[in-house]
Amino acid sequence: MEPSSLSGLPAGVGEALEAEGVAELYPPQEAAVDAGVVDGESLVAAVPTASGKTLIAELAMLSSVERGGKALYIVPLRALASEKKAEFERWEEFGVTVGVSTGNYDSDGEWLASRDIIVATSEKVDSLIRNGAPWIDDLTCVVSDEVHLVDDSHRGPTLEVTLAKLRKVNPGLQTVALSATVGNADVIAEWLNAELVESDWRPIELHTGVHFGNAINFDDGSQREVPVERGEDQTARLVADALDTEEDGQGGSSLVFVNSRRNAESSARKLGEVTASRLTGDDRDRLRELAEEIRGVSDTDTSEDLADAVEQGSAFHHAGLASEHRSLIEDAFRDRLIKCVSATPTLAAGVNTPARRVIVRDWRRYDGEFGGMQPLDVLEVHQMCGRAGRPGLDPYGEAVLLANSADTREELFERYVWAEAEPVRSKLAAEPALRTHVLATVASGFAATRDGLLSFLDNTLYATQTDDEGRLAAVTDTVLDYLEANGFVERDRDGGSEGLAATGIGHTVSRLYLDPMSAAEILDGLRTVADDGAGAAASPDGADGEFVAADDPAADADAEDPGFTTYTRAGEAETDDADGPAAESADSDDTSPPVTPLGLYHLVSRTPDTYELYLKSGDREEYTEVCYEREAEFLGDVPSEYEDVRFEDWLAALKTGRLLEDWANEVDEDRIAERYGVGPGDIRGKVDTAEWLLRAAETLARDVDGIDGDVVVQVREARKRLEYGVREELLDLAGVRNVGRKRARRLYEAGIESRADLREADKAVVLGALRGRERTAERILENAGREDPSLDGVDPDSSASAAATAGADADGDGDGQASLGDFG
DNA sequence: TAAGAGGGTGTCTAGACAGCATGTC
DNA sequence: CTAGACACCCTCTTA
Repeated sequence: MEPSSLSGLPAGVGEALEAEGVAELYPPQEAAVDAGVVDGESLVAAVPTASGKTLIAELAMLSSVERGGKALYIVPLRALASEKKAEFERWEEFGVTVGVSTGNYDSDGEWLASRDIIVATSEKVDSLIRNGAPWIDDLTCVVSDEVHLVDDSHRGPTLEVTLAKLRKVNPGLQTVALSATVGNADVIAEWLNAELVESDWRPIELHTGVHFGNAINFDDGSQREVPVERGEDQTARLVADALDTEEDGQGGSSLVFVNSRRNAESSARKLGEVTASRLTGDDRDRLRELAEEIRGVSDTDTSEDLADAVEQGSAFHHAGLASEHRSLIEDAFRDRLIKCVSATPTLAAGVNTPARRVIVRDWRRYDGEFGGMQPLDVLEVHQMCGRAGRPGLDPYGEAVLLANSADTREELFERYVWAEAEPVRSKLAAEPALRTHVLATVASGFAATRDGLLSFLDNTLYATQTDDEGRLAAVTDTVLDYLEANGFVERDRDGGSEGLAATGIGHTVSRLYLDPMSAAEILDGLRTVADDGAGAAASPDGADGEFVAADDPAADADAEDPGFTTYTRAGEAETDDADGPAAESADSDDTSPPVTPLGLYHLVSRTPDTYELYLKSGDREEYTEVCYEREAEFLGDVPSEYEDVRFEDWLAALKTGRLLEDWANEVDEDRIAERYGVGPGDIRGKVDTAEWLLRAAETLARDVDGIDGDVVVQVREARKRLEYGVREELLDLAGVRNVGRKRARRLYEAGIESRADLREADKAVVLGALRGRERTAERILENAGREDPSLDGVDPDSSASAAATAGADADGDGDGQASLGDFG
């Protein structure tokens, strides 16, 4: 079937596809067309990765738009949203407009309503429904990418409920679900009332095999000799083999999947020896440039190690990397510059990064709940293997599992090579999932009674596949009790069917996209403040005294570290607001409660919306001590060290809280990484999450009675300190565009303490503090609103520069070079 | 004498969505 | 209860 023979698409699209090289539709695509995908029919396409699933979706969306409709493409990851957007934008020349909406990126809210195709994550779609986005009921086509993720216990229920809601709002909605090959695609199709297209067909052949001893045995019975010398590394040998086998004039790249971050890093280091000896001079130059770019992203050990590996043509990839790191690696791997990537499963589910050869080194992974190593799911291994074979570059792809014995080889064949992927199972009937979705469903008007709620839930995959009718109802009732007890819903038991309504605060929680349990925890913590405040009024100096005393141990701990500069706090409890807590406590009987940033950071860190940091050996003692030293700062009850099982979790949250406090105290990123055993990606993730939760906390505190107005101010300040990563006194400066935590500190040390100072200060001092960077300084002066930002003929004041240099860690980022030059 | 081999012990373990308002060094 | 890689420390061996 030729694309140009398809009817129902915008004029020129078929021809454009042929110009792209799609002369003939792939068999699964043709099957999708036969099933009516361009005629508005719903469809489940369960086909392997890279076999043209996206085109099926495009055919559905474009034909829907051509009929005057509007399409939504749901992705599981933010990174995929931008990838898909870029892909779909090639249809803009045919008059089809594209927009994206994710948590960190929105192509303009107003505009979104006018877009023909919208790309968004499932959580974002859920949030848009909760907030009543007006265009939701204009949708005529929804595509759900990687729909097998409904199996995920954390995020699957969101996708499931979101699809159910979209279909309820819009009964005629064409639903196209793209899935990996799973055991029960037919059940998904039944749920969505859709046609099923199932196929193992791939445009590029995939050979899956197991390596043991001197050869890879493939599933088609063929064998490839890859002898491994005694003492030689099996993985290294296979990577070398792929690189030495030229196709298209170049050796093949490899993707190695391992089971931990540490393994990914050490594997990349080792494989660097293999790749380094096979680089051209040009490769070497470009890799050196890339390594520099990587070092520029963050000055942590992780970043440095990554850059070192990349210089050798090898890289690692895991969630501890900053997102900039990740995309640099992904792009360079796709451009064939990096020859080998050692990755945790991040890469198996993420953006498209195909390789000639995929090596699944570890097939077991630690599982905390189980308390030991568990074999990976068949589906997961298949997804990894599916990354083998680069369209247009490789004649075939190879996926190789590693065995260290003949027995293991047989086991791997049985378990993965021959095995069919597990069936997908809905995880909706679990309390955490229902807690948030029951509230949202009631709050956004999808159900007004218990019966209505249950009948709505009947439209989910869970209902389609369960044989235990009562379970969902039972968990729903438990959840309703919880929501009622916390004042999020009201129940009217008088009528025939129990009436349900969200309270004001329930609506707010739903719209903020908070887990109700997070909201309850936050409210509880903030309310304690009000209580304590009343108590503290009896001893007026109590609050302030505790605050100062509590701050000392932290300063001491930092001072022990020779490399770290402790900045003294100029004033206590001074805020930019005229009626700050200091002023308030002076003329009021209500002493302001001891709300500290640590207290707030700890509060949001112990909500279920924050992912826990792991307590390492020794951490228990360390944080138990912190717990006693800073007891006065914690909001809400402190569980007993000896009696309460929650104490462990509480300490883990304290560790996270301390990390956040360090960040807000301008501790360097590399220092934090070292102190908490995390990567730059983890730090940014934690800061980001806490920022989001504090913003929600601020809204909650404002919306609810009985929370002191001062608390709102404190929450906002704690949040802003996280956002900029600075101490209180730098908040004003860091708010100026182009001024981050480091520049703000340098300016402050040079005597420029505020935005106003920036407008009035001696330009020589400003320039000196910014290490003689004229263009940067001019931009900053302009952004601060200075009348005449020009720095023509101004010489940097070297004393300002000296002060600034002393105040910052040596970071070797070229800025240091500039200031050294200024002295000569 | 020092480097290195070999063995026992202890430690640690994947991932990443949401709001809101605009831009680090 | 179920694992495995690695760092670390100690001891013994060997050039």
